[in-house]
Amino acid sequence: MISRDNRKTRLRDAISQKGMRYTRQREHIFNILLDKRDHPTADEVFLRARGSMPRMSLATVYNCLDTLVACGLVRQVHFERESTRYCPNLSEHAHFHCQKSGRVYDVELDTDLLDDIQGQLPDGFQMDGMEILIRGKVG
Amino acid sequence: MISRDNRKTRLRDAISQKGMRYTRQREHIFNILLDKRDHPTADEVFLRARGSMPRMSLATVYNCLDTLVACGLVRQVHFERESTRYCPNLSEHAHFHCQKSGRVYDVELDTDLLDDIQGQLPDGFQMDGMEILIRGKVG
DNA sequence: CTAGGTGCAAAAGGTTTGCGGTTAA
DNA sequence: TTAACCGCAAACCTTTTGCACCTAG
Repeated sequence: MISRDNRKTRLRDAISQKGMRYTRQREHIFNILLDKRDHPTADEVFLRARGSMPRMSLATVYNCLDTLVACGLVRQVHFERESTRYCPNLSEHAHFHCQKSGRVYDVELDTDLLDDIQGQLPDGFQMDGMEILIRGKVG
Repeated sequence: MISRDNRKTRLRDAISQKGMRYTRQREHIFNILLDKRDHPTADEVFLRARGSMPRMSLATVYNCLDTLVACGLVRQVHFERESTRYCPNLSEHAHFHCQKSGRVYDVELDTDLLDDIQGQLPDGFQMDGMEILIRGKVG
């Protein structure tokens, strides 16, 4: 677990690099994502956020999440017919969605494998990012 | 291009195997997906469908698409913050989303590579399906 | 004949927008 | 000080639902 101070520095750096402002709300939401890495939806983040910041609005949650994504601190993950989930794990990994429990697991993959995928793209296809979603069951 | 008759047989077999009914609407939507493999959204399918079946409703489009997915004839594809797209190409492949043109390309990948991913899952993780989404630019 | 499917309209669910008030820099 | 940001409510867009009618088997 990274210390609060390290998080703060990381957030402050990333945000100021984009010419944006450091706000309590953005810090709060960043901490929520780091405290419990369970890929919450915006609405779940909203519920948790209101625990200690009762006046925060859902629109602010969306805005802050967008900011964190724009700053490269958080990724969006999408599963079929479900709302967007957010993930603060920036290392290259796949997401495994258990269809029994609904839980989402990070799965580390060989970096070779990820390079392979990039290598198999046709000429002229420039890759900026990738998302590997696996559906299945755990247990 | 597969003939209309072959399509019809394929659809009829897949649907009856699930104990469901063959309807004009389902056939029409299946043909729309096969005629132009551009990963349309439900709304785009709706607009095309109304060209020759003006009374078809959007709810029916969603229902038919769900049926085709349930019968394993079509896959759902999701991109970040966009509506669901549908793809009738069932061979294992990745989807490349060009952020300049908005177009979606099918990219064939080595089957070894896909097996590798399955092999790298932790013990107890049973994979039912996978979706590889690549964001980038073409050209 | 009749369960399953369709069409329509209304509702739900997730996300975005507009705007007056607030705050970080 | 002031542009960026927040909170609130309303709007928006995609998808689902309820129900009366229709139709494939």
